[in-house]
Amino acid sequence: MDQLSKRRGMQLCDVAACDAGREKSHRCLLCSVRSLSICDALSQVDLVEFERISRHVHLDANQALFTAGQVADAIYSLTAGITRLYKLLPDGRRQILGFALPGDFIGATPSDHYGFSADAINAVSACRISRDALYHFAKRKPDLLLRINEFSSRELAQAQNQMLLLGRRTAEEKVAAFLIDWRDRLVRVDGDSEKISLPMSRQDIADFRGLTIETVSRTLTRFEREKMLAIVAGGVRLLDVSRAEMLAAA
Amino acid sequence: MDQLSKRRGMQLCDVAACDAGREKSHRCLLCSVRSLSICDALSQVDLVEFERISRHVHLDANQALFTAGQVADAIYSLTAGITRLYKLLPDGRRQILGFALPGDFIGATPSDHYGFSADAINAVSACRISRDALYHFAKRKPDLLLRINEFSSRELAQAQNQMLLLGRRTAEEKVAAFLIDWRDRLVRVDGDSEKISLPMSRQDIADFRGLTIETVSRTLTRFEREKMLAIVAGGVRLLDVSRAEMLAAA
DNA sequence: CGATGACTTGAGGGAATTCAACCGTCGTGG
DNA sequence: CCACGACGGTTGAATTCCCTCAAGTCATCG
Repeated sequence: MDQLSKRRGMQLCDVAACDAGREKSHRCLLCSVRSLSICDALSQVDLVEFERISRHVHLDANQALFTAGQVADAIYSLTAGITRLYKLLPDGRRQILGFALPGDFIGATPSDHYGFSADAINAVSACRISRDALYHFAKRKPDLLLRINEFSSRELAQAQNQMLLLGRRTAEEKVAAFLIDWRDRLVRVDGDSEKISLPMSRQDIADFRGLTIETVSRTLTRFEREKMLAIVAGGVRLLDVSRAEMLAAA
Repeated sequence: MDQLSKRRGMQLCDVAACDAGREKSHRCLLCSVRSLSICDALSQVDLVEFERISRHVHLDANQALFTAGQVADAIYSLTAGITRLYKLLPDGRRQILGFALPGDFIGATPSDHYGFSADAINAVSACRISRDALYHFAKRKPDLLLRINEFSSRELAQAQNQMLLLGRRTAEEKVAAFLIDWRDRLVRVDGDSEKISLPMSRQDIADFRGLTIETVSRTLTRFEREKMLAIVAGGVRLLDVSRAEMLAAA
C-alpha cells in the first residue's frame, strides 16, 4: 500500500499517458480519471467524438499550460500531475489561486483571454480542446453542460473559502488550513496516507496563502516544535490531526 | 438627470416590482433587467413557463435572502437593490464575498446547503425559484445552461481578482480598487455619474477588502486630503480619476 | 435633548514583513 | 574527488503596516 501510493505519487493516475504515442487508441475510453473529470457526463459514443476533437498534451515541471493575457483558445482537462494557477501584479507580486489536480477542468474564462496563468509543478498530462470545438460539441449536450456547471460551482465555492481565508484568517490558521485542505484533496488521487506530500515549494505555499516564505517556514517549524506535525522530506506528517483541524476550521 | 439617477438609486431598475401584487401578469416579459439576467437566454414561451415556476420576492434592508448552512432549496435572480454576500467564522470575523446587483444570479452551490449568507443592503427584489424546479426547467435547455455557465465563469473571474487583492495588495490599493470596481459595476444600473454612490456601510467595505473599519476610514480621508476624491453624503466624488485607476490597477 | 448608530481621529501595540545571514543538498566542472 | 555555486529552506533582528483600543464628532430619532 505504501509502495502503491508512492508509485501513484510519481505518476498520478495516468493510464492515458501510456498511449500518448498511438493517437488512434481508446485514450478517452481507458482514461483513469474520467470519473473525476467532466468527461464522466459523456456516453461511449460521445467519448469517441471527444477523443477526436481533443489532444493529449504533456508538460514537464515548470512549463506553462497557458499564461494570463494570452488569447484563450483552448481549455484543459487534467489527467496527471499538479498545476499551479496564479495571477501576477505588474510589480511581480503573485497570488496563487489554487492547485489543480487530475480531473480538474481549467481555462474557462468569460472573456477571450485567460485571466490567470497555469503551469506545471511536476510532470503534467492534460487533454486539450479548443474552445470553439468544445462549444460546438457541448452546445447540444445538456448533461455535459450540467456537469460543467457542477465543476464551476464547486470551484466557486472553493474560491469563496479562499477569500474568507485570505481576508480574515491569521498566518497560523492559513498554514494549518492549507495542510488540511491539501490532505483532503490528495485523498482523491493519492489514497489516504499518513504523510501529506507537498510537491510545491514554500514560495508557492506562501503565495497561495497570502504570506511570505519566511512566515510559512516559521509557522511550520513552530508547528513542529509544538509536536503538531513532523517536517519530512517532500512533505509533512501530521502528529496531532485534531489540533490541526481545529486551527483549520477556527 | 441628477433627479433620474437619484430615483434609480432608491429603486434600481425594477419594473417588475410594480406588479408584485398581480401575480398573473407578464412579470417576466416586462422585466427591466432581463437582458442582464440569466433569463435573457429564454424564449417568449420559456419566459411564461419561468414566470409560472418562479416567485417574485421583496426584502427590506437587512433582511436575509438566505443564510450559510441552510438547506439550499432555492436560487435567486435579483431584480432590484443591492445584496451583501458573506461568510462568517465561528468567532464572528466576517468576509464579504461581493455585492450582488440587479441581474445577478445567486445561490448556486455544489452541495445542498448554502455556502454563504446573503442579505439586503437596501430594498431588494428578486425572482426566487426552487432548485428542483430550475433543474427540471433547465435540464433540456442548452441555451439557458450556457448562459448560466457564462455567469459562473464571470463570477469566478471576479473571485480570482478578489483573491489577488486580498492576498497581495496594500490597504491603499484595496480601497482604491474597490471604488473603481464599484463605479464600473454601477454604470450598468445607475448610468455613468460623477458621484460613486456607496449604499453599503464602512464596515461592509472593510469586511469586503479584508481591512478594519478604521483603516478604510483613514484611507478615504487620506485620499480626500490628497485631493484624489471628495467624501460626500452617500458616497464619494472622484476628483483625480487617473490616480485612482493607477492605484487600483497597480 | 439625551441616546443611539455610523463614522472619524489619535495613540500605542503587535503580527507579519523586510532585510540579512546561514544551512544543507545537489549538480557541475576543474 | 571535492570545491564551487545555485537553490530551497530556515532562522534572527529590525521595521512597518495595519490593527486594537479609546475617545470624539455628527446626524438621526424617540
